[in-house]
Amino acid sequence: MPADTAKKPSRIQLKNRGIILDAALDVFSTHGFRGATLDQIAEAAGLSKPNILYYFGGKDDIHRTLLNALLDVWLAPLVEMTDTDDPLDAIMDYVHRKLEMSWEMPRESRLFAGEVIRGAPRMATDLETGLKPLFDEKCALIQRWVDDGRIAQVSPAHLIMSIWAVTQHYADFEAQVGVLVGSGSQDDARAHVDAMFRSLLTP
Amino acid sequence: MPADTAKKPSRIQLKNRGIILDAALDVFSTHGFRGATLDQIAEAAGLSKPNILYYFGGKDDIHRTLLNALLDVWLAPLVEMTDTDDPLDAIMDYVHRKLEMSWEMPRESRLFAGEVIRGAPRMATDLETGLKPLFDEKCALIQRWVDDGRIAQVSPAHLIMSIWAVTQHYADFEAQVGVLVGSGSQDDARAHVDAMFRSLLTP
DNA sequence: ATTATCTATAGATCTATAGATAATGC
DNA sequence: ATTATCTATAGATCTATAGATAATGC
Repeated sequence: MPADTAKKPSRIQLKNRGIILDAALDVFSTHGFRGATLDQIAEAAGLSKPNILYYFGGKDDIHRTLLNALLDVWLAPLVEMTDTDDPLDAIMDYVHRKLEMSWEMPRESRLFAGEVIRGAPRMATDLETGLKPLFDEKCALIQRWVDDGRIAQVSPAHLIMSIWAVTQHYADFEAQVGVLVGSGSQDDARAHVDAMFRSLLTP
Repeated sequence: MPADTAKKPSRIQLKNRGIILDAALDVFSTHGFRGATLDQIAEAAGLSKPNILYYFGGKDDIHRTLLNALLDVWLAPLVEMTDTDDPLDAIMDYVHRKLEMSWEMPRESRLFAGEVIRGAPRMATDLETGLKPLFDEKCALIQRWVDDGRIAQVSPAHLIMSIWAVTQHYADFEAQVGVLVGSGSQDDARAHVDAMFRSLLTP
């Protein structure tokens, strides 16, 4: 047998896996794992159902692959919030980035939101090993800023919670925001969110 | 035929319908409409599956009944936020009530959250006819407080959005909050949320 | 008599596989 | 030769109903 059994994926392999994952993001983010069907994913991808299963091991495999691939993207802005001369600016940058992500990547936001609402049954490990260390590190960073008197007294953990809550709300609850506030008010939303965290954090 | 065909429901009718609705709240709030099965509801209610369908017209009927019955309860705190001598207090009261509801009624919160994330397919009418008028009325009330200079300049609509976002986050994303912050920090959460909206609204 | 409950099962929907055929790459 | 795709269908899961039986209320 040959030394390396791993084969390089063909161009079509890479392309179709990407098409399927994008279709799956559509379907899983609006219907959740159990509510989604392979038929819907196949339809959205423009491929036959058995062909979907040629590229992935099954419904579960598609979902798992999707979550893993997106988690890094999703957490990138938090990773990039590092120590700086101007902590308030660093946090406000993070807030604005998260807000933009809600408008640019609402499907990703809803995919994770749906999972967590259901109790995160297939993300428990990722939360513990991936998110928790990052979260604790950033909490410690914010705590140092507080201790140095460079931002107002806040609970770092709850601050991050409320940044997530407020910014992701515009993606996750878009159907409600659209009906109540109208979807054309992104500038108002930006101004409001900015004022809220700025007033909280200014010493 | 008799004048009134309507029959008064028996004691068992009322009781079992209540048991089924409570079981359905458990199941629908954690799995969503499509993810939930009659088997799970029957199991949770301690009744046989056909017996569930003796009391309700079907899965859809149970879900619809549940949403209708809970919407009033869910919106009660907002209804009770009325004009007063101390607008800041009125809003902060509302904030605290919503926060308590997240800990007292997390299932209800997740039920609605799941629906809205999915695009509110079976709540579109309720949003337009039930929630929208109430929301607009309260926005107008808050706007008057702003115009009179009794609270700081804020966008009423986005203020309400962020109150919902922050308070309901503790119920909807409990799985994540539990892992990252720990579930025993209700006092910290209360203090944080209070500080956030108080600093935003104080003129 | 009416209300409440059960067993058995029909019919629909879904995931996944079997097996054949077409397209592509050395 | 290997990769990619399809039709057909097996097997599991789900909603809902049929039809029989037990419990309750005049």
